[in-house]
Amino acid sequence: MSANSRLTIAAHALAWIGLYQRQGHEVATSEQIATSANTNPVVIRRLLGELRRAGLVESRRGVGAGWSLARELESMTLLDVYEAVEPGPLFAMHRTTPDQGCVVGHGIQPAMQNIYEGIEETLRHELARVTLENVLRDVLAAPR
Amino acid sequence: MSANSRLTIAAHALAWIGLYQRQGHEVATSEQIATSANTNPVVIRRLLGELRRAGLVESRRGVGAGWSLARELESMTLLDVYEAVEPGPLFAMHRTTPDQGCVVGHGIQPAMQNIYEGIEETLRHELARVTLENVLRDVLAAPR
DNA sequence: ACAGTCGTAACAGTGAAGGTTGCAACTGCC
DNA sequence: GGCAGTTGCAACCTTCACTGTTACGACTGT
Repeated sequence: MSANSRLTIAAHALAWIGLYQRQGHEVATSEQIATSANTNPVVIRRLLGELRRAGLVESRRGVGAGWSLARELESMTLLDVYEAVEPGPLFAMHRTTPDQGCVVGHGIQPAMQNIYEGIEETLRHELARVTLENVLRDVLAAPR
Repeated sequence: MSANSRLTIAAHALAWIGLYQRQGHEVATSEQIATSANTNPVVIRRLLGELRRAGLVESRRGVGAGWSLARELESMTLLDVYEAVEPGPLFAMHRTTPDQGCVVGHGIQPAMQNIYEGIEETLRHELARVTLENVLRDVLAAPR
């Protein structure tokens, strides 16, 4: 489906910031997070910028600047993150309008739209069951 | 998520063939289906080729050739179609390996992998609840 | 033999994601 | 006031999957 890694990287960043703060630090820099995720700091700043717009993190500028959580990991779910970084629908309709003179061409879009809405609702429900605290716990539970 | 229309077009094609056969025709051509879906016949043949490999449709060549259902619409679910046309996972991991020297970088992939597997299992379950017969019924129920 | 259709390769166009560079803006500290 | 470190963001490139298109060989009923 040409899946992307945005949700994974965003969860990685949040877990990293959360753990870093529990170790007594005030803020984390995009440079540090990028090193952990093995990517470019700008990629992290872009993603965290979207999380900031969603009210999940805050940023400070200037010397000693960086990123901090806007709320506890317990209160954040993967659904919050998903909605912050994945705007579009899971399945797309036809790129061009089907033949409206054909019975199937006419009825297919409302039919599929309805089905897809139910499926995406279930997906959102599943994402909402996982908190970032759950993620961090699982991360720390990984065998070394 | 950069969603594609493959599942939608495949469902469209199957519903079209199913309805056409109920109207007494033996086989449907990619040309006819492409007209209904407002796309190119090669696109339809490519998709139907994948459905054929999955045992959902059959094709005949030569004069009077075309496509027919390999089983009843009642026995086909959107999960069958999804697995035939969408090989990859819903969510991707990091494109490069995270820093294994970092606790988060080390544990994030198994953690997310586990979470994603549960979510995809739920998605598959939802897709399996919808048969192509359901789809065709919804298509025909659309207000004109 | 012919005509109609599938099977498939090859290529172009499009768009999203990710990576990279560059630089202005901001702010704590000296 | 100036410096240093960091974010904010624009601009551009590369890669990749999907889609559309053309072309042509393979197949088969008439």
